[in-house]
Amino acid sequence: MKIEIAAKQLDSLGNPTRLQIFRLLVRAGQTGVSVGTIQTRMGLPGSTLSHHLKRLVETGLVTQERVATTLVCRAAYPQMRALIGYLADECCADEGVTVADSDCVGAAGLEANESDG
Amino acid sequence: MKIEIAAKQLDSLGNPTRLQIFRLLVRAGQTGVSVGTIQTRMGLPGSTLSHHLKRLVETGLVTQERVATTLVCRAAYPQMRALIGYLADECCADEGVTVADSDCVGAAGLEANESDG
DNA sequence: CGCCTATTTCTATTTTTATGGAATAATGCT
DNA sequence: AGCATTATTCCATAAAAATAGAAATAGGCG
Repeated sequence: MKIEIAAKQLDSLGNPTRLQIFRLLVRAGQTGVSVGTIQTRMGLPGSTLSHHLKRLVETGLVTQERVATTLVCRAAYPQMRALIGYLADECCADEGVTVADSDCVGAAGLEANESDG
Repeated sequence: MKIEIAAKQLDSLGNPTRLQIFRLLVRAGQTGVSVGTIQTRMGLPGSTLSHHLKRLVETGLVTQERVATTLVCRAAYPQMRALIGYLADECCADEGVTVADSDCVGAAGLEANESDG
């Protein structure tokens, strides 16, 4: 994972509203949540929500699928895991203490290991 | 972890320069890196670097220790692990699971009875 | 104390972000 | 076609972030 990509994804999650949206989607699972439902749940104006969703979609952390007139949003788990893996890799790289058992994070034993410049 | 805190920490990492600084510190391990060294390595003006470091310190992801005239910066591993743990928890909450048991789904109504604000 | 090095704060400028009302699409129903 | 519903884009504005030169501060040394 390139550091630029990671930074953009972190940035897209680094806003309370967007992080809340993302959490909502994660909790909803594969079913997903429509834009309108997110709007109701979060009490946001449509335009504001649309901007935030656009950002999350652009960074690849959320996907959208049209179902009739509604747009169903879903958390992009693989991308999210890659991001977490990248962070975990950064985090556990050199700490100096025992890191071998990789208890740094439960679900982070992924292969997000790559040169990023 | 409160979602506001997580968002602030993610935001502080969600900038290419700061993410690079953080990675540098992680790779340096317990030894840490002085502000001046970071400045040389990254080729940033002092004032710019200082602002970025301030942000990382404020969100708790970096610590600083005075050693004579120099300030040694270190990645705050426990905080970082907490953040990664939070993300992993969000991410892996419902993914592959059958959502049948989950009442937190989808186009229907959700209750807002969560514990993190 | 005066000086040197290291780092921050002051100040200013430019860019980006967040927000939301109003207008505009996209889709389906009758 | 006409209309309702859903969501986006247009536009404008306020707030925050990124950047950096210059001045100021912190700490140690002769």
